[in-house]
Amino acid sequence: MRANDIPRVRALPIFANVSDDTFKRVTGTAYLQRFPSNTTLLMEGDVVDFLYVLLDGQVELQGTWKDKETTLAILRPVSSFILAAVVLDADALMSARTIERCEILMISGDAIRKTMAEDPVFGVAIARELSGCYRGLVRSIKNQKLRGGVERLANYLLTLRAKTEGGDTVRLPHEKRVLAALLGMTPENLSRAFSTLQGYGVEVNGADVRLGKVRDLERLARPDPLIDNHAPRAPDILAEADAELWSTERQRSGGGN
Amino acid sequence: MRANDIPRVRALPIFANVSDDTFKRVTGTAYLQRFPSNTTLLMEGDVVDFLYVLLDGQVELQGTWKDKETTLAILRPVSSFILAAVVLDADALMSARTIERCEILMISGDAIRKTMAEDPVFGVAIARELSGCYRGLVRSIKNQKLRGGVERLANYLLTLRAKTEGGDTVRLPHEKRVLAALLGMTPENLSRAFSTLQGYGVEVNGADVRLGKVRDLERLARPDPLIDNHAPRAPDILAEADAELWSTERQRSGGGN
DNA sequence: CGCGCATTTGAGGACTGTCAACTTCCGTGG
DNA sequence: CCACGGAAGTTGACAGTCCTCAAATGCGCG
Repeated sequence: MRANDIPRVRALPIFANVSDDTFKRVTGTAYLQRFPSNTTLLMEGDVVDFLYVLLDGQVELQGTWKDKETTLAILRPVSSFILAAVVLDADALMSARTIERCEILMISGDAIRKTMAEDPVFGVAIARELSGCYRGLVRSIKNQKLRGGVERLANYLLTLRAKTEGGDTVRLPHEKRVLAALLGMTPENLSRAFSTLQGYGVEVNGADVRLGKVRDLERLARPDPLIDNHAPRAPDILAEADAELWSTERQRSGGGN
Repeated sequence: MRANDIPRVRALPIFANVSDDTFKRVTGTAYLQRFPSNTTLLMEGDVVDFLYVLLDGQVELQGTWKDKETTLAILRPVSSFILAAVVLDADALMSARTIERCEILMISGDAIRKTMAEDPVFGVAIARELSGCYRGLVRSIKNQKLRGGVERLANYLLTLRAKTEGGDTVRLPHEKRVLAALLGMTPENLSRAFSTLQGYGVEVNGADVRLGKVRDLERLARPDPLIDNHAPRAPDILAEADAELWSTERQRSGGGN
């Protein structure tokens, strides 16, 4: 591992509070590897020997069944992945593939399992990381099962806005077809969903999206701290004033203003 | 906790390999509580003070958003739930409600967090349990996003058959409307899905379901060890027809660039 | 016996996926 | 600098799936 990557890796949640000694023991045999775009790092069902830590680039986690394919997550630096399989020394449930040139640190699974059993601080850090991942998936399932396509897109845009802290303009971090897969729809439907959101002040220009009328967008999207991970704990003012506003809006379905 | 419940709790994965001392320390302040049917144990967003261990009855975990509701899991004895929230000392992302009379052991969250930090064996057990839960959710998302309603039902029936090891007849462990929610559809559609499966040898009599023609059902359902948790590692004979379909699929992912 | 609840069935509508054609964007090579 | 080819994105027509509403049927318990 390169010297100037160490601080970034050290700052990962899985190393929170751990001693330098433990950190060295775990990462001692790790090595950094570069991958070109569109490379499969790991196939569903493969045995997992390493914990992967994405230092640069983007990685897509996907699952397949019977010639269908779905994206479970898209990772950006710095994050680790397939921790659960490493902890259980089990095979991977999802494939991982690069969607950009990537720099990835590969940490021995054995080292992780061994060290967990010896250093409780590290064990706790792992457990906390796994808990966070678990809760991320719970949010993801709720998002998928409870919201429609347009609502998922609207919330995605609002989440993006919250994360980038830029004014009312966001830049999509992925190709639209990748974004569509992430949101659980086809590229065609993503396109139509963007059209629908025009009525809520959303203007698309390539990868740049301007959110005029954030207020209207929020009324449609209804971000929820128990799904979206940003957003106010108090449901805002817009909670009940518009139970009926909603129904009228829906009926006009295009005209809105 | 009653004396004759101890072995069952002791056998939980979260206590695998832990010393008697640690076990007593964690469960020392726990207490057993009985709940009537249809009782909300925990509401989305609530602070979580206890790890719950279901000893008898059934509990449904559900998420809500904007007057919609979805079932994430249905638990049967013996299993623990909301471990992730306990580990992070965070609020619950899903509600928990009894759908039968239940006996539940409530274990102090503080005791768990504290003991994890002191006994690495316990920490590892917790991490392994969390990993298992995480992977269960991954399977669940894949099941939800990749399969249609009829396919989900077919696989559910086959999984049930594998678990109960009874001949070709299974008994549904829940009301049909609960089952529908679990499978991510409306009761009406579950009913129709059962009708569709008549063509695959499925006969329904109240809660009893006979699976004639398991073979046909499997060809429709295509159970997959990376989703369904039972099922052969070798894709069986019925994959034979499309062995090449598989390989071409694989190549497409890996072969790009 | 009758009520209440779960389940089933039917009709209609909303949403999403598929297929095909078209436009736009961008990197390559002349 | 421009022309070209390919990929990404968009649009329209159409079909399939799923949901909603409404009504009918079946079942258990008072």
